[in-house]
Amino acid sequence: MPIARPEPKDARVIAHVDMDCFYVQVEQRKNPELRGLPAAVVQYNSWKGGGLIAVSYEARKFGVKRSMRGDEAKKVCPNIQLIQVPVARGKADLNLYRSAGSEVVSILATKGRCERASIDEVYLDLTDAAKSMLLEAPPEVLEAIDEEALKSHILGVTNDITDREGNVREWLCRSDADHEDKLLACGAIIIAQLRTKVLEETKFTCSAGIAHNKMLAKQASAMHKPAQQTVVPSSSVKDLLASLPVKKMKQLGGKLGSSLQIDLGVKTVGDLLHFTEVKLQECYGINTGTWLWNIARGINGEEVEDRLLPKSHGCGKTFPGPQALKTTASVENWLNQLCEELSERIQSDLDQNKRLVHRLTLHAKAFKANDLDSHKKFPSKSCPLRYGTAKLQEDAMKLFVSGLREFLGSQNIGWGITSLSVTASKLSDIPHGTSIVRFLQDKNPSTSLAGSKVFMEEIVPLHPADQNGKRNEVASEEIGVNNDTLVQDKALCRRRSWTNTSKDKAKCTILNFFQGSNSYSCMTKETLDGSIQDHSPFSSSVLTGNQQYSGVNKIEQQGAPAEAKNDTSTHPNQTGQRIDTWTFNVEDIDPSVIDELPLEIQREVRGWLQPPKRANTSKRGSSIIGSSSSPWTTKQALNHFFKDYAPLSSFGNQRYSGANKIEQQGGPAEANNDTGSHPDLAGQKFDTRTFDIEDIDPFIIDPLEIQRDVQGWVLPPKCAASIESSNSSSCTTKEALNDFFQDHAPLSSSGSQNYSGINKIEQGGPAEANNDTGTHPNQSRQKFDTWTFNVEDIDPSIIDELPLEIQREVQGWLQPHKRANTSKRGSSIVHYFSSAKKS
DNA sequence: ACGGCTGCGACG
DNA sequence: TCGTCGCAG
Repeated sequence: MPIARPEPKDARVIAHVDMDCFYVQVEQRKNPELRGLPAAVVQYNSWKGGGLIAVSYEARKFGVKRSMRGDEAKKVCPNIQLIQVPVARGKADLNLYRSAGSEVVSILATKGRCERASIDEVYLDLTDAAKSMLLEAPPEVLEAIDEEALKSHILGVTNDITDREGNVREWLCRSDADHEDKLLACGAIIIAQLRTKVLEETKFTCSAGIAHNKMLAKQASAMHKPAQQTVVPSSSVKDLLASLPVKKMKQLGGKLGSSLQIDLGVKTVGDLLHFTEVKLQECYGINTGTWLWNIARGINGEEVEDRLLPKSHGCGKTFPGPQALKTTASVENWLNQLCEELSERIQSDLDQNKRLVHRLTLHAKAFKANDLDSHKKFPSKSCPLRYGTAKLQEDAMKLFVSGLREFLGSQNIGWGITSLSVTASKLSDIPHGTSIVRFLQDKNPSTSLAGSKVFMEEIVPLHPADQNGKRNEVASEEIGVNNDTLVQDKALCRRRSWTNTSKDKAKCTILNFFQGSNSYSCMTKETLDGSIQDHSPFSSSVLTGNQQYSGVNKIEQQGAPAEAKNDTSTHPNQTGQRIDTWTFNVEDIDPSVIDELPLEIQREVRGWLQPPKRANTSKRGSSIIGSSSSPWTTKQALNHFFKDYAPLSSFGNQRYSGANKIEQQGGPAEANNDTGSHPDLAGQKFDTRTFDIEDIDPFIIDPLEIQRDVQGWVLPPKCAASIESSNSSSCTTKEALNDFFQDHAPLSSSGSQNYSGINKIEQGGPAEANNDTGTHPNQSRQKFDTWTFNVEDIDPSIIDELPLEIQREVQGWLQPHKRANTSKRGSSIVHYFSSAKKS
């Protein structure tokens, strides 16, 4: 439920714009012969003609509805044109529609604050534009009113059939109207013009609602479709809500709406007027109660957010019924497909919108073979997102394995996965106007000039096969080498002129050792595969090259050798700990890997496994570290910097997750990093507990351009200038730098090209246009060319580094955000909460 | 065993 | 915070 807010004192003008059967329109624009015909967009044609996801208005006249199957639609409308949704990598590909939606947004965003509510819906706050119009050119003095505006529907205005437009004109131009109605009239005219412009420039029609708040605008936009607009004067609100069935109200289409009907006997939104706010709060909690009380009166203070771009990117697929995935190999195959798409989308977002994504989450739905009514759900898992297709795939698989183990617990039974999805979230803008951004842009292959290429290849030389434009996947799988990691580490060695101390040699040995093994070889011991035959459409032998997956099926019992080893080598203190931001389970650590290491290395690794010191007795070397609440400390940034060069964590192996955890306790992170870095960086320099700012080896700061920024925050006195120069950032320079090096983000577009060939399935046709993450160049303009500053986006850790007077000012901006009270929830309504209680 | 694929927001 | 759930289209 949205947070209940009162309406602001001054009336607003809010519009909701909704594209008409959008996917169909997109397809009709692509193929104009389809215009005017009954048509629908379907996905997955094979089963009962596919599922309809959009239906043209011509087809709706025949009774065709969304959620019909293609076959049903044919029955009621034999002439219907069924258009298949584009498919890529074995799943629906919505990029075509995303980019079409962005075209529309870029037009609609020109007249006021704009919130992209979905792929085909937008909210606009036209208050300022309407006020301006009222001052400068009010409708009453206009000699001609926009044609489209005259076609508006004005709720509550009796529509004389003989002269409908005359009535509308009269309402729009009334000089004796309320100020609020005049504002709405201006809003209607603005929207009419915008809709006309959208049609001219995109060939798409849309419908719109104009009202004083989002809720009413949303209701109105659906009242007259397609290609029409509806105005909701305040005087019409009561009647509108009195006849509006509760379930038709946004947010009330689900369980809450049902509870209102069943438990309170409410049929229409207006019926809610009979309940006191306290009563509604008793039933549904403070916030929801107030929200309900408000909407019964047409009150809805929700703001139109200033957001043109999505807040997350997700890719998913369902595997219903017999299609359920039953082997880790098939899961891996599909995760690879999904991650490929995700990688493209986040790379596009970076290229086009200068946004970085910070978190990767895996969701799945699963069942157990012989445990049908166990309601246990497959847990979602997340981790820091590393750019690059191969890394996404690796991490997604790690997350899956972790989730699967938790899902299965100790049960030794078959399982099936009925849906999989990977989501990239926690987006941040890259600060612009700094050397960082220039650096990113310069190094970005899609925008760079030839001159920057040298440096790029220094860091990530292309795989030999990639340089020929193609990659021999079988060969690379046969040797079982993670090329991605290998080349990067070698490159790092070269770039850093790294000297081979004996310690380094040891790490190199580890590196070589692991690089010679298969990614999931640990599962030879403990296969997670279920016992049911899987029907993956892919050839697992080619795609995974991992024989461990193809055959065996049963998970081993608890107490199997792996677990026993686990007991001996896992330190008790690790139990139950959550380390880093990986949401692995402790059980996922498999220290048995140590036994497989050369003895020399074993000794070293066991050294890392020493019990962590409880107390944090380390001295703190700088104000940066002193700001303990900071999401990013310098040492974290530096650790992050090196994260990818850590050979252990670079492998998808579940057993290496143990190393990940240990890292955080002061162990292998440094040691691993040491592999590819200056020897001075080994040891406690980057220990998560002991770290002195002075101990940063300037040697690591590289290249020169970036040095200035880094030194800006490494050395407090110099930082202010750097920070100030990124005044419109919602991501600090530090974070951007950090993220960049976390995965050579800008380079990864070349990286993803290089590796996108892996496991790629031939689709039998040219790849669909998928170059768009839902953005349009125009959308960036507002975001990056104007001076916007979100207070809440300031990284608190930078404050300590600023001059005192600036510190004070910034602290002032950072007052805690006010938030409507949502304190306590309680309920006496059994129906509404019963399902929640069960789960 | 079927509506698939997204995306947002609140809650604990 | 992360993970879960609800809701929407």
